[in-house]
Amino acid sequence: MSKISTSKNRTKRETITQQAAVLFRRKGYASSTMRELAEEIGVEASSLYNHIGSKVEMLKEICFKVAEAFHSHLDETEKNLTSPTQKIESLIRFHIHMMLDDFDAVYVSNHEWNQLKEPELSSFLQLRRNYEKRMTDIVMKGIEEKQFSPGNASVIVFTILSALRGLELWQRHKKNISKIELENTMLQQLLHGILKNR
Amino acid sequence: MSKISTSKNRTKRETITQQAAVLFRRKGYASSTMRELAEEIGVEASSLYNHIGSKVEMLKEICFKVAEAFHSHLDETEKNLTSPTQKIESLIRFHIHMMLDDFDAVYVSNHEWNQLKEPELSSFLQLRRNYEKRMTDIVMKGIEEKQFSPGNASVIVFTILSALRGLELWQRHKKNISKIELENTMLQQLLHGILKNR
DNA sequence: AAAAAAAACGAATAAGCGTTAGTTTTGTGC
DNA sequence: GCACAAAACTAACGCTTATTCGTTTTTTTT
Repeated sequence: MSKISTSKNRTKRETITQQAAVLFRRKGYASSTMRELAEEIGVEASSLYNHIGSKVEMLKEICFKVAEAFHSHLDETEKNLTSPTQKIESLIRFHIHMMLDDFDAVYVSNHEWNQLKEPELSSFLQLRRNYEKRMTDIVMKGIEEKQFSPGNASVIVFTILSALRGLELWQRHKKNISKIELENTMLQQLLHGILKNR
Repeated sequence: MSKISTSKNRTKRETITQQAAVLFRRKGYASSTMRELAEEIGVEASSLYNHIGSKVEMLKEICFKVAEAFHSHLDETEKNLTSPTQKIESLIRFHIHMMLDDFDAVYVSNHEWNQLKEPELSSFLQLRRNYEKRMTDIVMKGIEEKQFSPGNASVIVFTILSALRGLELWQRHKKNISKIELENTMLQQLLHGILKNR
């Protein structure tokens, strides 16, 4: 096998899709062309179709792979932890790590899912609603158990999730601050905003 | 004057641009076509060019109008208020109001600015950096004056700004909660995350 | 080294894009 | 009702797009 380099025992398909994520993040899905993607990989556009199905199929794979990562971590969290505070902290930390380690894919999943076609569009949204619902239930439990300050649980969840998205903006400033400091400052800010006793 | 309805003593150009914001938000700038926009307005695509310069010029107007709104409010805030806590609260409230009252334009400004061409792209980014810098200075002052918990001021600002963006996700749930409750919950969550004494 | 399979290529297709040009319709002021 | 300007239309341009097709090159298997 030649032109398409497959580092880290990835398939060529995976290599291409991951490069697509980089491109989609930088230029947006609709503004990215197959010719651009091909050029970055070092091949002609038509050659890509020996490995991938279509442009939108790559987007689909990116979005669902990310969604499934979050879901399976949530499964683990609910299985292994009991305290709402611990659960929320675990979720926050996972979001931060995903954002730092798999930035392009997470970004694309967050911003370009709406370019999916049906029926993928609907099932993706279903996944999202599910995740938010389960997270909201955790917060509600935390409020009941007096671990969190009272407030509308949905608003709290959205505020947390949105703040975590802020890590997108963060990539620019990478150099000026360490991962550790970032993670701690953010966790402190978010948790101490909802924790009753500090 | 006929087909293009100009409610609220807007010019036709403004009416078109505002409809463009709605479309750009729903489908993304690159995926929105002039023919679609024309159809929503009830006119042929070519007719739009009697009123607007080009597609990207509408995007430019949307983005800069929003940016200038935030900047002039920041000017007012710095002129009229002294306490960092008051200033930050004022900024947060303004963001919430803008997001609720001029949702489409703010959303487009947040998500599609990167589709601008030079030199607008650079000057838009300059505006953004300026705003963030001034806001960061306020937070730093607040930390110095022991009004805020210590922490990296930049991270705090990004966390706040990102959380405020969360109001985008909120539009879906509009019905289930009042503006007031939303604003208060969010402000409490954000402020009490950085305020030292509650 | 021959045969089979995988990968890459160049060229072409059909559809859609923003935008322009020329013309016709509509509205306004005398 | 006539002249002028504003606004809308139809038709087309030139360009870009994702994708397909048939062929050639490269790699793997026998």
